[in-house]
Amino acid sequence: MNVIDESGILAIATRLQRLSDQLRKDGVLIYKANGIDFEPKWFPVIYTLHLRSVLSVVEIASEIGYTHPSTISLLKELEKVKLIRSKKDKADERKRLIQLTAKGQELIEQMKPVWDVMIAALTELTTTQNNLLLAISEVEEQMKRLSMFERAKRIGLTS
Amino acid sequence: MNVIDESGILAIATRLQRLSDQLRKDGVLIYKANGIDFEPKWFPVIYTLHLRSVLSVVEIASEIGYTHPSTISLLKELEKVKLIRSKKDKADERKRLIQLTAKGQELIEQMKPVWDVMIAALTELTTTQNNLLLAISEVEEQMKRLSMFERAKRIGLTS
DNA sequence: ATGATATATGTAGTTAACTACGTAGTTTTG
DNA sequence: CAAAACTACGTAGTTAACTACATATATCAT
Repeated sequence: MNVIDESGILAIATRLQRLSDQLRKDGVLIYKANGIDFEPKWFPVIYTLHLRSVLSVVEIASEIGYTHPSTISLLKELEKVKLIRSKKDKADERKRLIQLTAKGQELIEQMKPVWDVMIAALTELTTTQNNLLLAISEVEEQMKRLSMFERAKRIGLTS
Repeated sequence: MNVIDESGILAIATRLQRLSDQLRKDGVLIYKANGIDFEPKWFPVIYTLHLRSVLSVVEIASEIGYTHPSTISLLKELEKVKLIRSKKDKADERKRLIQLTAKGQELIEQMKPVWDVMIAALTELTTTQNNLLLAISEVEEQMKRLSMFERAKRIGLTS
Protein backbone atom coordinates (compact mmCIF):
# COMPACT_ATOMS: atom_id res chain seq x y z
CA MET A 1 0.00 0.00 0.00
CA ASN A 2 1.49 3.30 -1.08
CA VAL A 3 1.18 6.80 0.33
CA ILE A 4 -1.57 7.87 -2.04
CA ASP A 5 -3.79 4.99 -1.07
CA GLU A 6 -3.07 5.65 2.59
CA SER A 7 -3.78 9.37 2.42
CA GLY A 8 -7.45 8.68 2.10
CA ILE A 9 -9.97 10.94 0.54
CA LEU A 10 -7.59 13.85 -0.07
CA ALA A 11 -5.98 12.05 -2.97
CA ILE A 12 -9.29 10.92 -4.42
CA ALA A 13 -8.88 12.98 -7.60
CA THR A 14 -5.54 11.28 -8.27
CA ARG A 15 -7.03 7.85 -7.71
CA LEU A 16 -10.03 8.53 -9.94
CA GLN A 17 -7.71 9.57 -12.71
CA ARG A 18 -5.43 6.59 -12.26
CA LEU A 19 -8.38 4.22 -12.45
CA SER A 20 -9.73 5.95 -15.54
CA ASP A 21 -6.35 5.66 -17.26
CA GLN A 22 -6.03 1.97 -16.48
CA LEU A 23 -9.50 1.19 -17.80
CA ARG A 24 -8.86 3.20 -20.94
CA LYS A 25 -5.59 1.37 -21.60
CA ASP A 26 -7.32 -1.97 -21.23
CA GLY A 27 -9.98 -0.66 -23.61
CA VAL A 28 -7.30 -0.07 -26.24
CA LEU A 29 -5.99 -3.61 -25.74
CA ILE A 30 -9.43 -5.15 -26.05
CA TYR A 31 -10.26 -3.32 -29.27
CA LYS A 32 -6.88 -4.27 -30.68
CA ALA A 33 -7.17 -7.91 -29.62
CA ASN A 34 -10.46 -8.08 -31.49
CA GLY A 35 -9.00 -6.58 -34.63
CA ILE A 36 -10.89 -3.31 -34.31
CA ASP A 37 -9.17 -0.07 -35.17
CA PHE A 38 -10.80 2.22 -32.64
CA GLU A 39 -9.61 4.49 -29.86
CA PRO A 40 -11.58 4.68 -26.62
CA LYS A 41 -11.45 8.46 -26.67
CA TRP A 42 -13.63 8.35 -29.79
CA PHE A 43 -16.36 6.46 -27.97
CA PRO A 44 -18.34 9.41 -26.61
CA VAL A 45 -18.65 11.09 -30.02
CA ILE A 46 -19.40 7.90 -31.94
CA TYR A 47 -21.88 6.65 -29.39
CA THR A 48 -23.64 10.01 -29.35
CA LEU A 49 -23.97 10.07 -33.14
CA HIS A 50 -25.16 6.46 -33.03
CA LEU A 51 -28.05 7.55 -30.83
CA ARG A 52 -28.81 10.98 -32.25
CA SER A 53 -27.69 10.67 -35.92
CA VAL A 54 -27.32 14.37 -36.86
CA LEU A 55 -25.89 17.00 -34.53
CA SER A 56 -23.91 20.22 -34.65
CA VAL A 57 -20.44 20.57 -33.13
CA VAL A 58 -21.64 22.33 -30.02
CA GLU A 59 -24.50 19.90 -29.53
CA ILE A 60 -22.04 17.01 -29.56
CA ALA A 61 -19.71 18.83 -27.19
CA SER A 62 -22.55 19.40 -24.76
CA GLU A 63 -23.74 15.78 -25.00
CA ILE A 64 -20.31 14.37 -24.27
CA GLY A 65 -19.48 17.01 -21.67
CA TYR A 66 -16.31 18.26 -23.38
CA THR A 67 -15.41 21.76 -24.48
CA HIS A 68 -16.05 22.51 -28.11
CA PRO A 69 -12.35 22.82 -29.05
CA SER A 70 -11.70 19.34 -27.67
CA THR A 71 -14.70 18.10 -29.61
CA ILE A 72 -13.48 19.74 -32.81
CA SER A 73 -10.16 17.97 -32.56
CA LEU A 74 -11.89 14.62 -32.04
CA LEU A 75 -14.14 15.34 -35.02
CA LYS A 76 -11.11 16.14 -37.16
CA GLU A 77 -9.59 12.76 -36.38
CA LEU A 78 -12.85 10.98 -37.00
CA GLU A 79 -13.34 12.76 -40.31
CA LYS A 80 -9.81 11.85 -41.33
CA VAL A 81 -10.47 8.14 -40.76
CA LYS A 82 -13.84 8.59 -42.52
CA LEU A 83 -16.04 7.47 -39.64
CA ILE A 84 -18.03 10.72 -39.80
CA ARG A 85 -18.75 13.42 -42.34
CA SER A 86 -20.10 16.96 -42.03
CA LYS A 87 -21.95 19.59 -44.02
CA LYS A 88 -23.09 23.15 -43.47
CA ASP A 89 -26.56 23.66 -42.07
CA LYS A 90 -28.53 25.50 -44.75
CA ALA A 91 -30.93 26.98 -42.21
CA ASP A 92 -28.13 28.37 -40.04
CA GLU A 93 -24.86 28.97 -41.85
CA ARG A 94 -22.86 29.07 -38.64
CA LYS A 95 -23.53 25.41 -37.93
CA ARG A 96 -21.78 22.33 -39.18
CA LEU A 97 -23.91 19.22 -39.05
CA ILE A 98 -22.11 15.99 -38.25
CA GLN A 99 -23.16 12.44 -38.97
CA LEU A 100 -21.77 8.94 -39.22
CA THR A 101 -20.61 7.60 -42.57
CA ALA A 102 -21.61 4.14 -43.79
CA LYS A 103 -18.15 3.03 -42.64
CA GLY A 104 -18.89 4.50 -39.21
CA GLN A 105 -22.17 2.65 -38.97
CA GLU A 106 -20.55 -0.61 -40.04
CA LEU A 107 -17.83 -0.18 -37.45
CA ILE A 108 -20.45 0.29 -34.76
CA GLU A 109 -22.08 -2.99 -35.77
CA GLN A 110 -18.65 -4.64 -35.54
CA MET A 111 -18.01 -3.10 -32.16
CA LYS A 112 -21.33 -4.01 -30.60
CA PRO A 113 -20.29 -7.55 -29.60
CA VAL A 114 -17.02 -6.16 -28.23
CA TRP A 115 -18.96 -3.59 -26.25
CA ASP A 116 -21.03 -6.43 -24.81
CA VAL A 117 -17.83 -8.13 -23.64
CA MET A 118 -16.56 -4.87 -22.19
CA ILE A 119 -19.84 -4.30 -20.40
CA ALA A 120 -19.60 -7.79 -18.93
CA ALA A 121 -15.96 -7.30 -17.85
CA LEU A 122 -16.67 -3.86 -16.37
CA THR A 123 -19.75 -5.14 -14.62
CA GLU A 124 -17.70 -7.96 -13.07
CA LEU A 125 -15.04 -5.48 -11.97
CA THR A 126 -17.44 -2.97 -10.46
CA THR A 127 -20.05 -5.19 -8.91
CA THR A 128 -18.60 -4.96 -5.45
CA GLN A 129 -20.03 -3.97 -2.11
CA ASN A 130 -20.00 -0.30 -3.10
CA ASN A 131 -20.96 -0.04 -6.75
CA LEU A 132 -18.60 2.34 -8.55
CA LEU A 133 -21.01 3.46 -11.25
CA LEU A 134 -23.74 4.22 -8.76
CA ALA A 135 -21.23 5.94 -6.46
CA ILE A 136 -20.20 8.21 -9.35
CA SER A 137 -23.79 9.10 -10.13
CA GLU A 138 -24.52 9.79 -6.50
CA VAL A 139 -21.49 12.06 -6.12
CA GLU A 140 -22.32 13.90 -9.35
CA GLU A 141 -25.80 14.43 -7.96
CA GLN A 142 -24.36 15.78 -4.70
CA MET A 143 -22.07 18.13 -6.60
CA LYS A 144 -24.95 19.41 -8.66
CA ARG A 145 -26.68 20.38 -5.43
CA LEU A 146 -23.59 22.02 -3.92
CA SER A 147 -20.06 21.91 -5.31
CA MET A 148 -17.03 20.90 -3.28
CA PHE A 149 -15.95 24.54 -3.26
CA GLU A 150 -19.30 25.76 -1.91
CA ARG A 151 -19.27 23.05 0.73
CA ALA A 152 -15.73 23.98 1.76
CA LYS A 153 -16.77 27.63 2.08
CA ARG A 154 -19.71 26.66 4.25
CA ILE A 155 -17.61 24.39 6.45
CA GLY A 156 -14.96 26.88 7.44
CA LEU A 157 -11.83 28.97 6.89
CA THR A 158 -11.77 30.96 3.63
CA SER A 159 -10.10 33.52 5.80
CA MET B 1 -29.13 13.75 -18.63
CA ASN B 2 -26.70 13.51 -21.52
CA VAL B 3 -25.64 10.62 -23.71
CA ILE B 4 -22.55 9.75 -21.70
CA ASP B 5 -24.51 9.41 -18.50
CA GLU B 6 -27.09 7.31 -20.33
CA SER B 7 -24.59 5.00 -21.98
CA GLY B 8 -23.94 3.27 -18.70
CA ILE B 9 -20.79 1.53 -17.72
CA LEU B 10 -19.11 1.76 -21.14
CA ALA B 11 -18.34 5.42 -20.58
CA ILE B 12 -17.16 4.89 -17.03
CA ALA B 13 -13.56 5.94 -17.83
CA THR B 14 -14.83 9.24 -19.21
CA ARG B 15 -16.98 9.84 -16.16
CA LEU B 16 -14.16 9.00 -13.74
CA GLN B 17 -11.94 11.50 -15.47
CA ARG B 18 -14.61 14.18 -15.56
CA LEU B 19 -15.21 13.78 -11.86
CA SER B 20 -11.49 13.91 -11.10
CA ASP B 21 -11.11 17.12 -13.11
CA GLN B 22 -14.00 18.81 -11.33
CA LEU B 23 -12.68 17.92 -7.92
CA ARG B 24 -9.20 19.11 -8.85
CA LYS B 25 -10.55 22.43 -10.12
CA ASP B 26 -12.44 22.95 -6.89
CA GLY B 27 -9.22 22.11 -5.06
CA VAL B 28 -7.47 24.96 -6.85
CA LEU B 29 -10.29 27.32 -5.87
CA ILE B 30 -10.19 26.28 -2.23
CA TYR B 31 -6.42 26.75 -1.93
CA LYS B 32 -6.71 30.11 -3.63
CA ALA B 33 -9.64 31.26 -1.47
CA ASN B 34 -7.54 30.48 1.58
CA GLY B 35 -4.57 32.43 0.31
CA ILE B 36 -2.42 29.37 -0.29
CA ASP B 37 -0.21 29.17 -3.33
CA PHE B 38 -0.39 25.47 -4.04
CA GLU B 39 -1.43 23.31 -6.96
CA PRO B 40 -3.35 20.10 -6.31
CA LYS B 41 -1.07 18.16 -8.65
CA TRP B 42 1.76 18.79 -6.17
CA PHE B 43 -0.17 17.09 -3.38
CA PRO B 44 1.02 13.51 -3.91
CA VAL B 45 4.70 14.47 -3.85
CA ILE B 46 4.42 16.89 -0.94
CA TYR B 47 2.29 14.56 1.12
CA THR B 48 4.68 11.68 0.47
CA LEU B 49 7.68 13.73 1.59
CA HIS B 50 5.70 14.88 4.61
CA LEU B 51 5.31 11.26 5.68
CA ARG B 52 8.65 9.83 4.59
CA SER B 53 11.02 12.84 4.76
CA VAL B 54 13.88 11.66 2.50
CA LEU B 55 13.36 9.71 -0.68
CA SER B 56 14.94 9.21 -4.09
CA VAL B 57 13.20 10.16 -7.33
CA VAL B 58 12.13 6.63 -8.16
CA GLU B 59 10.94 5.96 -4.63
CA ILE B 60 8.68 8.99 -4.84
CA ALA B 61 7.44 7.96 -8.28
CA SER B 62 6.57 4.55 -6.98
CA GLU B 63 4.82 5.93 -3.88
CA ILE B 64 2.63 8.28 -5.88
CA GLY B 65 2.05 5.81 -8.68
CA TYR B 66 3.41 8.03 -11.46
CA THR B 67 6.17 7.33 -13.95
CA HIS B 68 9.55 8.72 -13.05
CA PRO B 69 9.62 11.31 -15.87
CA SER B 70 6.31 12.74 -14.64
CA THR B 71 7.74 12.78 -11.14
CA ILE B 72 10.90 14.53 -12.28
CA SER B 73 8.89 17.31 -13.87
CA LEU B 74 6.86 17.77 -10.68
CA LEU B 75 10.09 17.83 -8.68
CA LYS B 76 11.52 20.49 -10.99
CA GLU B 77 8.54 22.75 -10.34
CA LEU B 78 8.68 22.15 -6.63
CA GLU B 79 12.39 22.87 -6.53
CA LYS B 80 11.81 26.08 -8.47
CA VAL B 81 9.31 27.34 -5.90
CA LYS B 82 11.68 26.15 -3.15
CA LEU B 83 9.30 23.72 -1.47
CA ILE B 84 11.81 20.88 -1.83
CA ARG B 85 15.55 20.52 -2.24
CA SER B 86 17.75 17.65 -3.37
CA LYS B 87 21.26 16.35 -2.99
CA LYS B 88 23.27 13.43 -4.35
CA ASP B 89 23.30 10.27 -2.30
CA LYS B 90 26.90 9.76 -1.19
CA ALA B 91 26.42 6.02 -0.81
CA ASP B 92 24.99 5.64 -4.34
CA GLU B 93 25.97 8.33 -6.79
CA ARG B 94 23.12 7.52 -9.16
CA LYS B 95 20.54 8.61 -6.64
CA ARG B 96 19.22 12.07 -5.90
CA LEU B 97 17.70 12.39 -2.47
CA ILE B 98 14.73 14.70 -2.15
CA GLN B 99 13.38 16.43 0.93
CA LEU B 100 11.16 19.28 1.99
CA THR B 101 12.67 22.68 2.67
CA ALA B 102 11.74 24.66 5.78
CA LYS B 103 9.43 26.66 3.52
CA GLY B 104 7.85 23.39 2.39
CA GLN B 105 7.28 22.27 5.96
CA GLU B 106 5.77 25.61 6.90
CA LEU B 107 3.45 25.46 3.92
CA ILE B 108 2.27 22.04 5.05
CA GLU B 109 1.44 23.42 8.49
CA GLN B 110 -0.52 26.20 6.77
CA MET B 111 -2.31 23.74 4.58
CA LYS B 112 -3.29 21.30 7.29
CA PRO B 113 -6.43 23.21 8.37
CA VAL B 114 -7.40 23.60 4.72
CA TRP B 115 -6.91 19.88 4.21
CA ASP B 116 -9.26 19.30 7.13
CA VAL B 117 -11.90 21.42 5.43
CA MET B 118 -11.34 19.58 2.16
CA ILE B 119 -11.63 16.24 3.92
CA ALA B 120 -14.91 17.36 5.46
CA ALA B 121 -16.26 18.63 2.13
CA LEU B 122 -15.17 15.49 0.29
CA THR B 123 -16.58 13.26 2.98
CA GLU B 124 -19.93 15.07 2.70
CA LEU B 125 -19.88 14.69 -1.07
CA THR B 126 -18.98 11.01 -1.09
CA THR B 127 -20.91 9.69 1.88
CA THR B 128 -23.76 8.37 -0.20
CA GLN B 129 -25.40 5.00 -0.48
CA ASN B 130 -22.43 3.66 -2.45
CA ASN B 131 -19.26 5.11 -1.00
CA LEU B 132 -17.00 6.34 -3.80
CA LEU B 133 -13.70 5.90 -1.98
CA LEU B 134 -14.54 2.37 -0.93
CA ALA B 135 -15.83 1.60 -4.43
CA ILE B 136 -12.48 2.73 -5.89
CA SER B 137 -10.54 0.56 -3.47
CA GLU B 138 -12.75 -2.41 -4.20
CA VAL B 139 -12.37 -2.04 -7.97
CA GLU B 140 -8.60 -1.60 -7.65
CA GLU B 141 -8.55 -4.80 -5.65
CA GLN B 142 -10.58 -6.59 -8.33
CA MET B 143 -8.23 -5.33 -11.04
CA LYS B 144 -5.22 -6.52 -9.11
CA ARG B 145 -6.72 -10.00 -9.13
CA LEU B 146 -7.60 -9.91 -12.84
CA SER B 147 -7.43 -6.91 -15.14
CA MET B 148 -10.28 -5.76 -17.34
CA PHE B 149 -8.35 -7.06 -20.35
CA GLU B 150 -7.90 -10.52 -18.83
CA ARG B 151 -11.56 -10.64 -17.86
CA ALA B 152 -12.60 -9.63 -21.37
CA LYS B 153 -10.43 -12.41 -22.85
CA ARG B 154 -12.01 -14.93 -20.52
CA ILE B 155 -15.53 -13.76 -21.29
CA GLY B 156 -15.36 -14.10 -25.05
CA LEU B 157 -14.44 -13.00 -28.57
CA THR B 158 -10.77 -12.07 -29.03
CA SER B 159 -11.34 -13.75 -32.38
C1' DA C 1 38.80 -7.74 -12.21
C1' DT C 2 35.91 -7.29 -16.19
C1' DG C 3 31.92 -7.84 -19.12
C1' DA C 4 27.01 -8.25 -18.71
C1' DT C 5 23.06 -6.85 -16.49
C1' DA C 6 20.36 -3.98 -13.67
C1' DT C 7 19.12 0.40 -11.61
C1' DA C 8 18.58 5.60 -11.23
C1' DT C 9 18.03 9.54 -13.48
C1' DG C 10 17.38 12.53 -17.32
C1' DT C 11 15.67 14.24 -22.06
C1' DA C 12 12.68 14.51 -26.08
C1' DG C 13 8.60 14.05 -28.04
C1' DT C 14 3.50 12.69 -27.77
C1' DT C 15 -1.26 12.97 -26.20
C1' DA C 16 -5.76 14.45 -24.90
C1' DA C 17 -7.74 17.38 -22.50
C1' DC C 18 -7.97 22.49 -21.41
C1' DT C 19 -8.39 28.15 -21.70
C1' DA C 20 -8.23 32.34 -24.25
C1' DC C 21 -9.15 34.63 -28.09
C1' DG C 22 -10.94 35.76 -32.87
C1' DT C 23 -14.43 35.77 -36.62
C1' DA C 24 -18.74 35.05 -38.94
C1' DG C 25 -23.54 34.61 -38.80
C1' DT C 26 -28.05 35.27 -36.06
C1' DT C 27 -31.16 37.38 -32.92
C1' DT C 28 -32.71 40.99 -30.00
C1' DT C 29 -33.58 45.62 -28.85
C1' DG C 30 -34.03 50.70 -28.68
C1' DC D 1 -33.59 48.81 -39.09
C1' DA D 2 -29.04 49.53 -37.27
C1' DA D 3 -26.33 48.58 -33.18
C1' DA D 4 -25.50 45.47 -29.59
C1' DA D 5 -25.42 41.09 -27.84
C1' DC D 6 -25.28 36.36 -28.51
C1' DT D 7 -24.13 31.89 -30.67
C1' DA D 8 -21.29 28.61 -33.44
C1' DC D 9 -17.12 27.45 -34.87
C1' DG D 10 -12.20 27.64 -35.34
C1' DT D 11 -7.14 28.41 -34.04
C1' DA D 12 -3.21 28.90 -31.00
C1' DG D 13 -1.04 27.88 -27.14
C1' DT D 14 -0.93 25.43 -22.45
C1' DT D 15 -0.91 21.50 -19.30
C1' DA D 16 -0.05 17.26 -17.01
C1' DA D 17 0.32 13.02 -17.77
C1' DC D 18 2.59 9.48 -20.82
C1' DT D 19 6.33 6.35 -23.78
C1' DA D 20 10.76 5.71 -25.75
C1' DC D 21 15.28 6.38 -25.56
C1' DA D 22 20.00 7.79 -23.54
C1' DT D 23 23.51 7.90 -20.00
C1' DA D 24 25.80 7.10 -15.66
C1' DT D 25 26.60 4.28 -11.78
C1' DA D 26 26.28 -0.11 -9.28
C1' DT D 27 26.10 -5.05 -8.84
C1' DC D 28 26.83 -9.74 -10.16
C1' DA D 29 28.85 -13.83 -12.36
C1' DT D 30 32.57 -15.83 -14.05
